[in-house]
Amino acid sequence: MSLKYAVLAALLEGEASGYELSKVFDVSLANFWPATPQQLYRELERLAGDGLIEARTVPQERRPTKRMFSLTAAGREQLAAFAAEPTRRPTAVRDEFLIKMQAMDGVDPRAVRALVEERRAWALGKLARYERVRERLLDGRTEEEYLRDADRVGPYLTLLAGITFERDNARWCERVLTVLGERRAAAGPAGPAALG
Amino acid sequence: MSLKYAVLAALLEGEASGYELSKVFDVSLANFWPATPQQLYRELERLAGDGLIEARTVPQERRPTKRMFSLTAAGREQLAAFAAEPTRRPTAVRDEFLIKMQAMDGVDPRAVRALVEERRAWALGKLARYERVRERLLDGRTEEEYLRDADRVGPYLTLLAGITFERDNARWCERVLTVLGERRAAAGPAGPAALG
DNA sequence: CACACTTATTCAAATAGTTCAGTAGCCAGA
DNA sequence: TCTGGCTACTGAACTATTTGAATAAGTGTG
Repeated sequence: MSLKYAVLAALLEGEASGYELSKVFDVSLANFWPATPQQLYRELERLAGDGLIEARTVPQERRPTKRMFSLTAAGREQLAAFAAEPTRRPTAVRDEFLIKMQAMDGVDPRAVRALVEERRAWALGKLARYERVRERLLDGRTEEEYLRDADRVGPYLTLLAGITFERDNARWCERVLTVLGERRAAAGPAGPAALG
Repeated sequence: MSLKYAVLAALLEGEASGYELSKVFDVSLANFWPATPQQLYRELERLAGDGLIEARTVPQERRPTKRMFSLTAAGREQLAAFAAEPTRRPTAVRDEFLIKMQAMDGVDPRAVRALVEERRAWALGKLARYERVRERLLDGRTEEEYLRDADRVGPYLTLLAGITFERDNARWCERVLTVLGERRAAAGPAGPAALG
């Protein structure tokens, strides 16, 4: 149900095609509402049918024809109404990696280290992408200036949430690597006894 | 697919009934893999059918009969194998509230404040619950002692991730309230002009 | 010029997750 | 005694999400 509003919110940034939206949902919006291209195309169809967005066919040279979608007045209204309502569903995090971490005791510590290092690298990569988006939004201004003067602060604030999230992910990984190292040291140079 | 392993990981803590698991998935495990009671009962049935867990019927006085589930050797093995494999799916966060925040500009600031305050209270409540679980796990030891000496550190480390997450949520809310306050002040005592 | 990759979208099928309701006995408060 | 809530579970229907593939043209690399 919320994908609908996620799409409308994404279109606040301006007209976009399904393909462009799928890119947006892969970077910034993926932070709090991931969606595959298939989901987006279906949702765009539905929203257009309900008159919340309107489609414009744009033939291109050397590229397939695309359809650009933009918010209608009705779409803006429904989005604003949704955004003012109390939140129904609490945050849901689904993280396969943390299931593995929950079960880490009983797994070869080298395998665990590898997983944690991979996760750390991934978090740092995502953080770097977020930081680039941030620089683009700030466009030379300081954060303070931006938050005081900008027309829209929503996208910047949600981006900050994503930045904090990934930074913490990376830090958590570093903490785990330290803990694993200390436990190995404590267990003696022969390594831990328990692997089953 | 991962619900399977989340249930197996939850059973590492020892035998539990479907009902008890549904409580666990509502507090600590909800941190990274939420599941409704219905999902759990279905999954437990499947896992028992596959021989990864075994069921024991426990008749009770004054209470309905319950079925207690525990890991089999096969279940432990499959879980350990899963936990050693590279992570397939990145973290997926689904947060209706952040969609509302993305669209906050164009909504009555008083409504936004209310949402943010509600969210903050919710995060602090969850944080308090996590902290109680933490105290129980530590059982008088310091974190350093625990992480060095305990048999299993996985559940504690995932709990730490949850604590950081909720703490940051609360802090983010406070930041947003400050920003909103300063923007209102900057817009003048009459309040912001743009509401549509 | 073959190969892989990107833009741009659609279809079909499978899997996962949510919602609503129902059964059934017990306990506590008004 | 009625109401609501807790323990404990089950069933059916629904909605949402994921996966794989197909179409179709263009672009860059060796």
